[in-house]
Amino acid sequence: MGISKTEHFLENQNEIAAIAKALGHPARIAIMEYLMRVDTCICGDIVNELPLAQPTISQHLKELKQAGLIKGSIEGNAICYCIDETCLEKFMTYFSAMAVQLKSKNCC
Amino acid sequence: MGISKTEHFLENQNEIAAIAKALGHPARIAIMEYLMRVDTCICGDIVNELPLAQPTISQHLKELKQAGLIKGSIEGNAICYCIDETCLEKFMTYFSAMAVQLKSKNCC
DNA sequence: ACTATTTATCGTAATATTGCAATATATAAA
DNA sequence: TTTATATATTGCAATATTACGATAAATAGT
Repeated sequence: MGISKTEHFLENQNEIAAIAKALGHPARIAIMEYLMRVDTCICGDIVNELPLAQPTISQHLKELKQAGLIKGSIEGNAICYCIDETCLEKFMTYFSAMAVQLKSKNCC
Repeated sequence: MGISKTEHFLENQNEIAAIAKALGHPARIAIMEYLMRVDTCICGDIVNELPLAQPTISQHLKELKQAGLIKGSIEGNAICYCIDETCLEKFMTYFSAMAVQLKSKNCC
């Protein structure tokens, strides 16, 4: 019915899925990569970097922010976005642990 | 317009996003965790584990398979699904590298 | 106060996702 | 060959996502 039955899954599963979902779009991956690349996180020129309209970028930023992957702070009349290390690390650690556990198995 | 403008992004960005997208649903995270937990990967009882109908599970498995995260082999009249290490490792490595690079930055 | 700049929000069209009942397919067992 | 079991596919309804033009809001500079 188009609704994810989130209530049937563990909180942790929902959390990881939400982060993965936020990362599940090339524009948002490109935004993350851009935020990595630039030294200062003074942004808005993301719009100039990516082939998408300003409202679309704004929407993607909103989704990344909601997932906890980035945080934004007001810097004059611009907004400074940057990656939230804690969230990224949590995400990475989850799959890193999964990959390690997988080593001790041998099937297929 | 509902279409991701994948042609405007780098191949690697599209690839990582596709894997993240496949992982962007709690049911699919739950399936991955289940495949981790069970020793043998003889599956189908995933349907018994998760609160979703058989066609729904089948669809989720299809998406994970298309993303390259799992592979299935016929085992009698059942099908044996298991995690594709290579894909998971690739995904994990991408974000691990991002997290490491992030350490050398300090903003916000 | 006025204007420019930057970012967010609203509204909307096109498309995708989620979930499942019904049904098909394919192998195993009898 | 018939029947049971396991999985996939089809079709469809409900909802979500993606993208963007138009417009709002908020701050900076004049």
